Amino acid sequence: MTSSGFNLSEFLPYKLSVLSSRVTKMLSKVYSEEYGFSTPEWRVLVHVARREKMSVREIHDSVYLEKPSVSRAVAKLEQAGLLAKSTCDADHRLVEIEITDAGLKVFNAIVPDALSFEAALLEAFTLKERQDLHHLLLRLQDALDRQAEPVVQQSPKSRADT
Amino acid sequence: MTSSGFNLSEFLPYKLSVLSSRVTKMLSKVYSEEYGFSTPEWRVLVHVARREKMSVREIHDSVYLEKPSVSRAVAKLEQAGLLAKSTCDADHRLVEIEITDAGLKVFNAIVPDALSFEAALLEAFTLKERQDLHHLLLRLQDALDRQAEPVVQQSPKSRADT
DNA sequence: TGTTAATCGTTGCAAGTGAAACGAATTTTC
DNA sequence: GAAAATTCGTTTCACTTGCAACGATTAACA
Repeated sequence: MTSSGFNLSEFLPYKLSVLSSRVTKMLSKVYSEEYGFSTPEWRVLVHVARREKMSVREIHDSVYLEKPSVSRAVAKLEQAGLLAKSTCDADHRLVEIEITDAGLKVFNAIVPDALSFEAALLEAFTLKERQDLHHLLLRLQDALDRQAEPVVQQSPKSRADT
Repeated sequence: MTSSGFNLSEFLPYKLSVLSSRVTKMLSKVYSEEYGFSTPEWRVLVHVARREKMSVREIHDSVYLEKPSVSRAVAKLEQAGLLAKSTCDADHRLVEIEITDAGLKVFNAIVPDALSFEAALLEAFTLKERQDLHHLLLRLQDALDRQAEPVVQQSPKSRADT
């Protein structure tokens, strides 16, 4: 007996992890080789680029990065002159983060490359296949959400969050 | 002008990364909470479990881990008595790694949990959807392979490897 | 209003990771 | 057969990451 028939290379979490690592690594060339950005910096920059002012907390919630990662990424991007920080008047705990003109310029220069990388990945996919992929990934996210909180049958006055 | 219409949350590399991170994190509970394994240790254990003897190099090639990670994982698993190391007679550079009875016991105890985690993820998927998912992920891998080496038109006596 | 609790962003710290370097062993080449 | 080049596994080192703690500020509550 040499163990059961478990094959790692056919195990969905493994396949996802390897694929994701490879994609992330290749994409990172787009923003690291030329601009020296790390992945957190990339995410923060492109996220801040589309909204007005936002806090560290909001970025943290939106971009799947730990608070310390966001904080450090923001600090580095500010130091590079691509982001501007200021304390919120209404609440002095909050930091208002905003993209600068220089940041927007970099953003506009990088995004096309990122998009064409994505396009190259999906080059051979039909429209339906792209929709299927999108849909299946969403379904997996849903399964994770359900898995995360096995909800032990809540009482009538249940809560929407938690 | 507040930047172009780039939406990170619809960007495939980002979606893949977030999904993969979440899946990996949840799966890791299966092997870390009870056995204290890290992801490299989990991968090495389940990979070594199915074959006879193998080298660090072979694991490195098979399991998408850096050589140092494999080396450390093997060392830790050996220290825990789950793997056995010995130098190869035919080539003293190589290390022969083999699972022990204790390792096999742990393996057999963990695998069902890992499989039922995967099953829970795919619970709501029809057979066709599972096949589609598998197929689409493979297609992405292919796209990455093609992207990795844009192959600058090789000479007639081309090489199979590189 | 004054005290406690909660929230925000940052920093410290321990653990993990990847790239290069290293000694040991083998293969290649002349 | 000796020298150079390659391969193997480990170690070192710089860097990143996640978690917990912290000071500062605001909210809750009595």
